[in-house]
Amino acid sequence: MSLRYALLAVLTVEPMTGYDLSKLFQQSVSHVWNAPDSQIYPELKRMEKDHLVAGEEVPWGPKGRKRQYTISPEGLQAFKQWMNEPVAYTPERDPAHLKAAYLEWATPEGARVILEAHREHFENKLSDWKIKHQEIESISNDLLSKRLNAFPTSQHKQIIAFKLFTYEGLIQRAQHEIAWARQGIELMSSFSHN
Amino acid sequence: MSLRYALLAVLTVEPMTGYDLSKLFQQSVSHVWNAPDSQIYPELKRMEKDHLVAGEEVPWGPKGRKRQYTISPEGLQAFKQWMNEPVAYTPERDPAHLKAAYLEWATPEGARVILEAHREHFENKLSDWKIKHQEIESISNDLLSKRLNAFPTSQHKQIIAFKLFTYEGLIQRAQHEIAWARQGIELMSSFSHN
DNA sequence: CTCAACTATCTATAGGCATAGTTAGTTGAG
DNA sequence: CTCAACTAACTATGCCTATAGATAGTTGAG
Repeated sequence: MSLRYALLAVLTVEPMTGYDLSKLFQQSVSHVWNAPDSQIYPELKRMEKDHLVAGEEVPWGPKGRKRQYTISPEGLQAFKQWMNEPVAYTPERDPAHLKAAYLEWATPEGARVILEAHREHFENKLSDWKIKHQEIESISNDLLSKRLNAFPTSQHKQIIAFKLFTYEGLIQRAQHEIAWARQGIELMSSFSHN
Repeated sequence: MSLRYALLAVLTVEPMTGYDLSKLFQQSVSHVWNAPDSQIYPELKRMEKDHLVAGEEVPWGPKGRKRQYTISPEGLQAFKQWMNEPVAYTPERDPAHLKAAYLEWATPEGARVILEAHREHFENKLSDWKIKHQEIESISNDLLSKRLNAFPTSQHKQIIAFKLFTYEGLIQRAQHEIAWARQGIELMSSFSHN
């Protein structure tokens, strides 16, 4: 059910088409909540049915049409309400730690490859998240600029602070995962050296 | 697809019924991979169809029957193969960080409650994971003891080391999440003090 | 003996999500 | 003018997962 609210969050900035939202998700929102377009389009329809957004056909070129979605007062209220509810934590489902628990079944090479891949996976994430953090700090992100323009200057500091806080958490998590993988690689070395 | 391998991992120790596996998941495996019984029973059937496990009806009391599953050579091979494949990372889907990014939409009280709940959530996890770590260190876990008995003493150190490594990673992650929530709570305080 | 708690297995339903297409129009470089 | 790249929107399928409930037998305390 988070997809719905992730979409509403973005739509608080300005009206957008499913395509716009899909691109935005691929570029930025997917750092915290991934969704392919095949999930976004039908969800927008359902949200329209539930009166959280209003869809409107707008022309695009001579013959083309596109459907633009605007958040409704009801949608805004639903979003605010969700924002004041506690996070719905999902049950633990961590493929990396599951595999780690049984590494004695892998070959030493296999285990090393898995741990190296873990390090690399989170090094990529780390670099993505650092870029996003940088973008927020320098307000070079388009969507953030638009969001700030819609709010009084007095609130800008807070809005930025929460986004930075979010990405700092992700960055720290990536660093933790990298450190953990290194620990595992060292553990593997200790086995082969005796 | 990880559920299948999580089940195989446990079945490498000894044959078990769906009920046994379900209880084990609730108690321990769910710390890394949660699954309710309604998922375990049908998955075991599918695994039997795929010849990864062999099911056998065994009597239980005068009239009762239960179905015990034994891992097959094919199942063991499939498990070993999976253990040598890289982890299949799932797309980012993090409800807590999603919400954190938009905390300006929550009331100050709401935000504080959310962050406190995050801290509490991971403090509970931390305590669970520390208990498990302790259990592994002292080999007071029944399943682990059985697993060790099935392996030559020379390998015991490694088997234990990987399990400890796994839970150390989880413990560090919980500590990171708690620290992050504290950071957020402080951030909230900084806003209300000016 | 009886009842509560537990063992054991399974079904149903709906929603979430991954993956892989399909169709049609637009735009700009060359 | 043409073609590739992009914009736009959607469908199909199947698996995975959450939640809830159904059914039947066993065991042990009192």
